[in-house]
Amino acid sequence: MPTTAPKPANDAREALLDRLYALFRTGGFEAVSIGDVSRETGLGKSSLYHYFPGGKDDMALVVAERAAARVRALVIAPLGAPVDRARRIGAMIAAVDALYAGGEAPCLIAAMTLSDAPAATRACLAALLRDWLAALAEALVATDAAPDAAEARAFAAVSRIEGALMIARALDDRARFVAELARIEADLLRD
Amino acid sequence: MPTTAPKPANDAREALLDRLYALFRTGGFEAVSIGDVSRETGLGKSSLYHYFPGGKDDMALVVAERAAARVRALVIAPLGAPVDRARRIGAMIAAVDALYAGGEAPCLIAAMTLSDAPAATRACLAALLRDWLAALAEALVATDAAPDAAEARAFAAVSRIEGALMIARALDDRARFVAELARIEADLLRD
DNA sequence: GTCTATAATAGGATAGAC
DNA sequence: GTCTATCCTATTATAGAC
Repeated sequence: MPTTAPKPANDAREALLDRLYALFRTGGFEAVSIGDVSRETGLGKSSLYHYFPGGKDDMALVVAERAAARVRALVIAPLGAPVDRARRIGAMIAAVDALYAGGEAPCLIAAMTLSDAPAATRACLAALLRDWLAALAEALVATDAAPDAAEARAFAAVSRIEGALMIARALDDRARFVAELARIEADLLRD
Repeated sequence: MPTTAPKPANDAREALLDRLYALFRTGGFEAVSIGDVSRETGLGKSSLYHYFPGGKDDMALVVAERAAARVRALVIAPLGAPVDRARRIGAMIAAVDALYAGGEAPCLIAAMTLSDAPAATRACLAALLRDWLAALAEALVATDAAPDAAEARAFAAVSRIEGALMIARALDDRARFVAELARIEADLLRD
């Protein structure tokens, strides 16, 4: 049961977490070694165990929790704002574009789902995904979309985002991700 | 430059490749160890190097080539058949459903793209993905879809397939993949 | 809080017997 | 064609000095 870590949640730890996030999202769980983290951060292996007593499992969980908090704030929260649909969807799409760096950066959820990450990490990211789908469906309903189709439309939109990111990265063609984002936005505004 | 392997491409090798395919598609490249393969197949490590002189890189490439051939035969080829759109798209969707075992089995392309697979393997799978996108777009045009929108529709459909598979697996909910497949099929037939 | 040193195990790959 | 034995490196994790 990996718990979050020692008391002083200071700046050094925050910087460390940014590096860890970058490593895990590109490599997934298994591919990231403590040695990689040590090299990447300049910290000795033992120092890493000071920040993360639970070792690699602990690192993955903390990274997932941090990423989830960020996505909730930047991608999901705007969907509930008391504005029109164009603004809600526009904010989500812009946040997604930034989150994935225009198709450059992989999705942590996808990376962790594939490589066999610890159950706690996977559960954290699954909950995030569920919240995103629910928030998008609710936003559609709240802005006068057909309620019976909202859930399916939300699922299709998030699927397209995730799939387009994977395909753009497989083809090494970021432009196709950005273009698909624009079409997804247009489709979500239709009706 | 890992080349394909020794001359006698017999049954034992074929069975071995099936196991390898299962391992790589679920774990990606890095997560699969020679020891895993040895355990999974019952063969000693040295025996594996008899079949794959190039080691792990060789295994990944041969698996990718085999998977690509299968996808070309089952998913892509039917898109060029001289029948109506419903039949072409229906055949593709059915093949995709079978290929991913109704949302149970991960996508080799996604797995290999994430974990850093050797360049040759990635190139092989990228070419496959390009062919799939092109064949679907062509099928739409050949069955009287608007030519200027065909490429975008094809990209959206394949993105949805890949994204839905990832999401269904992340949520541990295969039914959502199957349901999304049906909606993708319906959308491709509209017009 | 960071380091060196070290344990114990698992990794990819090869040599050579049978 | 499969095996045992082996090599070397990398891995996760810990102990303990500073």
